[in-house]
Amino acid sequence: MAKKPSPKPPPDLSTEEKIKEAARKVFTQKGFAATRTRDIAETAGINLALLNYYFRSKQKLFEEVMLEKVEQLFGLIAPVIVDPTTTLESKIEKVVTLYIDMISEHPDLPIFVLSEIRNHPDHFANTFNIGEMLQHSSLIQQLKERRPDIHPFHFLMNTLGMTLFPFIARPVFETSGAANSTLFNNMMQQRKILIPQWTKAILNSI
Amino acid sequence: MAKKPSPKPPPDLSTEEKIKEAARKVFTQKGFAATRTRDIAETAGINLALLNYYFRSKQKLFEEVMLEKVEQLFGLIAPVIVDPTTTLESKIEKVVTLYIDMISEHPDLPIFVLSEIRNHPDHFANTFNIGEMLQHSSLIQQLKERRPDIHPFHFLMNTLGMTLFPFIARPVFETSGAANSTLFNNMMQQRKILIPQWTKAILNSI
DNA sequence: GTCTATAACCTGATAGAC
DNA sequence: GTCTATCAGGTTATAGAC
Repeated sequence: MAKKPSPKPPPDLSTEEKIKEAARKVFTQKGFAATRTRDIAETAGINLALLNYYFRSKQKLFEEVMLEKVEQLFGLIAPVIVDPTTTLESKIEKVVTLYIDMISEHPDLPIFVLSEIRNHPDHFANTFNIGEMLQHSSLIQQLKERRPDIHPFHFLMNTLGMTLFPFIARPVFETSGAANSTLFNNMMQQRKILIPQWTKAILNSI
Repeated sequence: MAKKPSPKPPPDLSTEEKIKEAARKVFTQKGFAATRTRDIAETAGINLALLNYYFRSKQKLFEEVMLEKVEQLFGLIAPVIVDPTTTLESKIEKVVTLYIDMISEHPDLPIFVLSEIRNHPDHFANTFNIGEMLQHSSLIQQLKERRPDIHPFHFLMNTLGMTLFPFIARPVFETSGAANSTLFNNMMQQRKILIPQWTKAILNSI
């Protein structure tokens, strides 16, 4: 009963952090173009002018959030795939579990990041270099050694596709009533065990 | 030299069709929110007012295009998965080949449709019912018979994820210089053969 | 049917009081 | 630092001439 009637009761944070937290939520939910700075201000429980006081512009606020989100999505698995002391199987297990756990908490993250990169490819060309990091990673080396006959791209797409695609397609299921939220989460928990098993079957196939 | 200096030389179509074709292109490339009706008019090589003459509004034009694109994405494989006269293996081969061939021609289609459904889930709730169609399909029945111990959701996500995810993640590779367009297309051609093989390995695993 | 000109509205950003 | 009020620019949509 002591709660304020504001639409999204903001916790006890600094104003700057309240704005950024609101921006994280609204941007990832609706994307850059569909987001209005007024939405962010309202969600943060502050005034529109304050947004421009703390951050210079919508664009600049977006770039800060976007950088965080890219780091959140790619940085999560980077330490795992470059580690030369772990086996291929161990890497796959860790990547699948890390992604399913993290994205279950942030379901909008993959489609947000992938959409925005597609919409502004030139802007992100210099920002990060996931390709460079991958190219010389231990994971790619181990894949080449295990299956020299098949390009490592394929195994990367298999594991990431099996892991991430359900989250990207999730709105379709829920819109069409094919799966509710509880069922979906159960399935994804099962997949933490199943995807590594299937990946092994794929690596040994033919 | 006889060509008009318009930015996108429109072929000899009716004005209405020129507008719709331009709308298909711009909407799928940039999404609803980032698209300006001026972009569409310019791409079509016509005046802005004509867009509102033929279609009532940006929203209405978008809905026509969106309906087409949803039909293009889901309708493509619907006949295959409901057909009770084909084997499970045959269905998988056909779905993978149909998708890779079609989306290679329309690379923006999956991320466009999935993004817009996420942004307006309530609007599309009644528009189509992919869930209903799937639920009683021959494909689901065959998956249940083959592996009664595993929910068919999993196999659906595996095949669709392996097939569609590379297209969705494509901008990341090309932005980061990890893969050029030719290499990507070669990989996807290989996957038309490989994914059905891997799917079999998965179905027989454990 | 097609155009130019403009209305009506919305959005990002700022001025200025407190 | 925070607010209200407002500007400046851009966008959708329409009016009206041809």
